This record gives sequence, structure tokens and C-alpha cells, in this order.
Amino acid sequence: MIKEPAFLPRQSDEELILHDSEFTEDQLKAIIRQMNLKITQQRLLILKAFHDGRRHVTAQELFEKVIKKDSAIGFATVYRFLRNMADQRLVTEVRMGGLPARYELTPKKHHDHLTCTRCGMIVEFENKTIETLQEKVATQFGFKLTHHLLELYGTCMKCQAAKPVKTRG
Amino acid sequence: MIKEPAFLPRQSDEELILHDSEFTEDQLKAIIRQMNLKITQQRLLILKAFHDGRRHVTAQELFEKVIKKDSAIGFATVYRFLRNMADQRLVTEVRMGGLPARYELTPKKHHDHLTCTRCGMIVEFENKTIETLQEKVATQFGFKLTHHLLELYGTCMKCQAAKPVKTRG
DNA sequence: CACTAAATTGAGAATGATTCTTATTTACTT
DNA sequence: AAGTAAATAAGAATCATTCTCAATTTAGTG
Repeated sequence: MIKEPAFLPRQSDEELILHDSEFTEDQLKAIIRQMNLKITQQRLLILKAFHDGRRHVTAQELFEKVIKKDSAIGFATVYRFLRNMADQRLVTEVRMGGLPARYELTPKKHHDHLTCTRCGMIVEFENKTIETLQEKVATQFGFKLTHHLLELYGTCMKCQAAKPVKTRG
Repeated sequence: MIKEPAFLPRQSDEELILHDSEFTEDQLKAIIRQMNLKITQQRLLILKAFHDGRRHVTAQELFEKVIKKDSAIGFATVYRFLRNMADQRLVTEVRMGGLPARYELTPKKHHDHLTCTRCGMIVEFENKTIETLQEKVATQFGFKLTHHLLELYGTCMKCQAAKPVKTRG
């Protein structure tokens, strides 16, 4: 039933992390080469598209960006490459509720997410105190902590204002 | 674009939590009544179906269970009621990757998970301080927090002792 | 019990994100 | 430059979930 797992183990031990700054053409090519993929115009465009605009993009949004540069690119290509990148941990896939998956360049610096369940907006945050407490909890149970997943869900300011919850009078 | 939010705030403050044991017909009816819904045969069957078999079921699996008792029930009914229950936090929706959502009866007591990545052992824990800090973070960004997901990953005591980490020689 | 308004239902169509298929094009190797 | 394996575009297919709506059922009410 499941054709392809959402995440595959990394191929090698060398870290392969994109940071959020400009890349030269050659650097982008090197990235693709390290993924063991052929260098194509489409893949370069997709990589570039990650570097302007908002941090967490959907496949659709990426597609629309890229199509401005190359009107002949197809959906499938974007999805395929996105999956390649997710498999190799170059991008991180964030799925929430039934909303379309959002992708971000795998951050150098750890952060957690605060997601609006209405509109899908994502806020990144970092809270050292929470992380310290997590360590404590782990230690308390004899665990050596390696990583964690913390996702907060709620309603953002805009959505709270937009549509007040129906009350029964 | 978004027709229906995946999660809605609870309607009232009174707790309405199913526990994982047998219910009488009357108790099931009371539950539905407390949800402000009419009591129907279909809803009773769905509630009952939660009480046998595995903890985390998909809509499909529930449907198949229920259809054995009432061959005329429709998909939509299962999905609809499942959404009702999720909205009211009677069940908790777990979405993973692109897989179909799984539903579990909302555990009486909230807890998070500390999972050993070697042996898969899961410790359930609760940390009020962390929860308070989560609220703070949300407020800080103007969010009204509805729920969260916190999963800690590490190596349990037994595994730390049992199998020294492979070193490269 | 019968009546009525409002809620609920089943069946299938619709939706929307994602994946697959296939014929064609492209990138890299020799 | 030629050959081959990989990648592509386009659109069809898939799959979970939601919607539509006519027909039925429920919960009050008299």
C-alpha cells in the first residue's frame, strides 16, 4: 500500500545541509552532485527558489515561483525533487492536519514550531528553558537524549480575529 | 481555501473524556448527548467500535468494523462523527507523513513520550513546567494554544549499557 | 401517539495533494 | 559525437477526506 517511505536514511555520514544564504551556481551544482543526482536546470531553479520568499513553502508555492523562470516545468518535477531532498534531509517536511506539507531548508540551528491550525502559518521559536527541562526529564528516566520534536498548535492572532467561535445564546 | 479547520476549540469547559473500558448503552448515549448531537444507531456503533481492537485506528478500519454490524452505514458518516469527536477532543487525531490519520481515544491524563530509538521502549511523562512554558511561548506570539506534540528521543539506560556505540577504526 | 422542524444519513460526486505513467528529452560517460 | 541511463512534462491516476443533497430519522411538543 505504501509505495515510498516519507523519509529514508541518509546515504552517507557527511553532513549536507543548506544554509539560508545565497549560493553560487557552482555551489548549487555541488549540492545536487552530492545527492547523487544529475544536474538539471529544473533542480537548480528549485534550489534557488528556496532562497527567496518565506521560509516554509508548500510544493505548490515553490512550483509557482519556479514557473516564472521556466514556464515549462511540471508539478511532478517539483514534488520529485522535494522528496529527494527530504529523503536526504536537505529539507524538512512539516505536515500539519490535512494541510499541504511545507518544506524548509533544514536549519543549521535547532528550533521548534508553533503552527496555526486554521491558516497553516508557522512560527519558529527556540526556548532554552524548555530544552533544559527536556534534558532533565530524560536524565530522570535514565535516558541519554539525542533529539526531540516539539510542535505547538493553536490559532494565530489573525485567525482568532477573523472568525469568532460561534457561541450559543 | 481552507474549508474546515482540522481542530476546533472545545465547546464547553466540562471535560468529556472516554476511557478505555466497556460502556453501557446508556453511557454511550450520554456521551453523544454531551457532544450536543443527536443519538443515532450509527454513532453508537462507531463509539462501540473504538472499544475492541487496536488503539490507533484509521477511519477506514473503523468503517470496516462498523459495517459488519450495519451494512448500510456510509463512509461520510464515520468521517463526520470522527471529526466531531476530534473537535471535542474525545479522540486524538495522529497524522504521520502522508499516511491516513489514526484516531485514538483521548487518554484520560495528558502525557508526552520519551522514546528509546534503539529498543523502542516508550516512557510516558508529564511535566507541568514545560507545559506552562509552552503556553508562554504561544502567548508571546499572539497564539491561542490548543494542543501540542512533544516527543523526546534518546537511548534508554539498558541500551546504553548493552551495546556500546560502534566506533570507526 | 402523531406532527414538525431540524439534524442526520447514504451514496456518490468532488476535491486536493501527491504520485504514477509514458513518450520524449537531457546529462554524463567513453 | 554516440550511447545509455536518468530526468522531464503532461496529464492521468490515486487516495484520503469532504461535500452535496434528497431521503430519512430524531427529539421535542401537543
